[in-house]
Amino acid sequence: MKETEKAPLRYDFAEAEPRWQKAWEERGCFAAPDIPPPGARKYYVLEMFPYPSGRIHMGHVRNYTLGDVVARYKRARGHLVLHPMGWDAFGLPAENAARERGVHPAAWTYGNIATMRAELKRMGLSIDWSREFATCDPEYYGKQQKLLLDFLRAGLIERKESWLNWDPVDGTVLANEQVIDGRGWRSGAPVEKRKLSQWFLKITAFAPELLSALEGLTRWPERVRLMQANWIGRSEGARLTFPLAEPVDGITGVEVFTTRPDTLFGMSFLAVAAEHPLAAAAAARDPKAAEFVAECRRMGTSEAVIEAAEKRGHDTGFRVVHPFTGREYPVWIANFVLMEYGTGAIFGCPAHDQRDLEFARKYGLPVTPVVLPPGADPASFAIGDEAFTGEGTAFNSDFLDGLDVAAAKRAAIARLEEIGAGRGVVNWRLRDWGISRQRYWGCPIPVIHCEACGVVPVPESDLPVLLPEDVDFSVPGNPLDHHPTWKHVPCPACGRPARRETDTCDTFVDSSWYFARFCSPKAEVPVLRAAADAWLPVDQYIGGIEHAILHLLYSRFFARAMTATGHISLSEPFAGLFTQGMVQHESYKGADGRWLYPTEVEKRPDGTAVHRETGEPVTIGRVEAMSKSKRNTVDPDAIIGRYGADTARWFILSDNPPERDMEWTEAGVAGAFRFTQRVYRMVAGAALPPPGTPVPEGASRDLRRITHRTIAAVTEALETFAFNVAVARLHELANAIEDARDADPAARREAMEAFARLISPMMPHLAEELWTLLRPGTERLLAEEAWPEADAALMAADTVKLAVQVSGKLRATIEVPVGADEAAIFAAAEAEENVIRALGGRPIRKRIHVPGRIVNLVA
RNA sequence: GCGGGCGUGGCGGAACAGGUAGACGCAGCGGACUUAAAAUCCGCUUCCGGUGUCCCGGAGUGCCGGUUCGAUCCCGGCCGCCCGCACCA
Repeated sequence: MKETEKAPLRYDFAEAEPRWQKAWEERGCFAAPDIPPPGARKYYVLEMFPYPSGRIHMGHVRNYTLGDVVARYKRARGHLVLHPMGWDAFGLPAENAARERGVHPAAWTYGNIATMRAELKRMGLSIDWSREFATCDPEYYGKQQKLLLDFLRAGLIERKESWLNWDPVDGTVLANEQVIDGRGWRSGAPVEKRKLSQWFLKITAFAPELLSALEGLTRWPERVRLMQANWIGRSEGARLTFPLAEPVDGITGVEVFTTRPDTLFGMSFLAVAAEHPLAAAAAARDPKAAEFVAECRRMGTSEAVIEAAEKRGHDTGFRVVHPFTGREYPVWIANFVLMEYGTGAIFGCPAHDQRDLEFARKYGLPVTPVVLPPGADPASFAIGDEAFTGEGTAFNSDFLDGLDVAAAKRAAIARLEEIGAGRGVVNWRLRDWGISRQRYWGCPIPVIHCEACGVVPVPESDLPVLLPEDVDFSVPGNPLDHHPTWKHVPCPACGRPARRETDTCDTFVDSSWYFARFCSPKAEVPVLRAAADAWLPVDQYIGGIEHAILHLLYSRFFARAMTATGHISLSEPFAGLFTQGMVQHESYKGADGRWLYPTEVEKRPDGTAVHRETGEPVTIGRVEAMSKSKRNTVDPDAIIGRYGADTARWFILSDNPPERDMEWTEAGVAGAFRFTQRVYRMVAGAALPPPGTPVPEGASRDLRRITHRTIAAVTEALETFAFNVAVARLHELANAIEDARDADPAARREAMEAFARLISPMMPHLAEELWTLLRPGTERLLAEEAWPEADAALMAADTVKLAVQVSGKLRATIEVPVGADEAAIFAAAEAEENVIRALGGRPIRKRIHVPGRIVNLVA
């Protein structure tokens, strides 16, 4: 290009983005006080804080972009916005790094945080960084220990012996929910069952409330509420005891939970879990029983999936007595009975439970129907391959005969209670939350074990219980446990030598109350009450669907437990929840079958791909969630370096609705980048009158209409998380401004100023840059400006286009003045050549007019 | 198995409250500019058909049917996909 020609106007994002980030910081644009001033309209936006794994990934970029759009938008709407960031910094990877590379977990973690903080800052997020903390900061976990002591005092923590999932690779206990398909959720190793003494948070104490309060969470996705309801799993039924015909090892009876007490007369066996005491008793006597129990334990749940259909059991030879009939039934050990659910024992009624039926058929146990389907003949009704689980009438059931299922349940429970054999109960699937981890890099549980005094809480004046820094990772097991001195302390009660608890907390504990700590992150107490009362609940929480159950349920529990212990007054921590989809990418395989990074692959115009260096053909695989193993990842930092943060943000928002999975494509980013350059040229190249120049009355109505309609549409879209729609509307506005080169300059200024304001939540740096072009020398940053208001009068049109249908089929469109009377509209419609042709001389039987939309002439 | 969701061009998707289906973008095609390319700009782009300059007709939102003047939207029945829970007694 020759020098004399107009130089291309180029937006230098690499220069501009850091400059604006600095300007926001210097002006303190995003700082929020612990205690909002009176009359402030608060809005608390929170994204799930990251685990400091080393580098940020595209999932983070998406998550924090979504939150930042909300935060910036709400701020422009006049809210006082709290938008903090922190680090979910305890956890196993730090210890793995210590073992593998000899770097201390703290050094590894804080090093990663420094890297990731810098990466996040490059995104231009409107975060109040003065509130930042990491859960591994002693200032944070010390406050958490205070909470745990209060919970202990309030009876919300207890120590229990129980069967637990043991991860042999991680050498730690897992919560049931951390076991996925019988494998540890982190290690992937098959989980074993062990009996250990552990600390539990009594989440079950809040089960009824955690369930019922879901109804009020109207700004949560329905499916998350449903998943939580299923997880809590309320079911009504009866607990009853079957006396053993002969006591075994002092056990005189077996307690059973059932939701179908109405089918008690259809019993044909009793079955217990492999971990049940009666199974142990059987195993002690009978090697074959022992073998079966061992097999069940080995099997865990993972093998169960493989052998899903296979119901297996072992007859113990023990017999129980039916409380109603006095008849005796065999006691089996069965692989499908769970020790963790109900009482670990069931009575089997094969006629009306599919699993029991399969079991009975396999072992030749009797099948007696006791519920008669409507219209069936009691004399001939029999069970085939399918158990009957529907509504019906009790029969073969003595005093229950003739009752429907619900009435029979009530009657059976009443009789059980009358004879003292059982009672009606509500059973919950939810179990208490085991928080003990035999790990170093976690929050120490602040108690001391004394031989004389038992469990003694650490005095609050001794908090925080700090992790020792000199730890040895060369031996397996818990470094805290084999630290030479750390655990040896005098008992706070009696002063004699005692032992510190060496278990640390599940990291889900850390993330269960960080939302509250953010309100007053420097406070000497866990939460400054006034700050929490003012800021909580979180108005909009944003994160991945993978936390739909655990993290959110635990946080809901913490809100209640902290309320019960006086720290806050809150039931629900998150008033609004948005769950984003994953970021996906095509995967690539080289000629040798190895996965290739997108940066190693060159796409050809014909849709094929080759290796960038070797030129060898590349197989294009499925589009799937970015993962290191498939190497289908894109490094956010590289993208930001190449295109800028605004481009990355804009593409992420434009691709599709944020709740769905999105596909990251090189072409998509490039398109977003072109748009940033285009709008910069548009504004920079425009000849505009001075700011504040009024638009002459009646001038450039079309452009002004689009401007104001876009303001309304983008506002609506941002309110409803329809960010992709907001992007589309802004494309349209940009197109309209470019097309309207000859429009009134003041109207063009109005349009461009609206444009800059409307893109500011999504592309904040570019928006600031446009703003200085539009308002040279302005004192105020766009980040400090208010959201534009749509003028309804300017949105309105003089004429309206109507679709004209003949018998429901589109035949023409007519343009009529707004408010034209119906007769004139019908006349215009019927005068259309195409309409006349379509009518073909037939008389019009019916005329329909929907103002502003359609005319339908029915022939 | 139970529960929930989804299905619209080559692709991502849009469509107020039952009212012109396919906005906007990506990709593609054609053209302008250029020695050439990149960049940029202009145009076309659901499918089929008709002597497609302006145009007209038909089909069309997974499939079949229904309600309605009119259905992507409501109802019934299928098919497919996705997610959650899964021996839950």
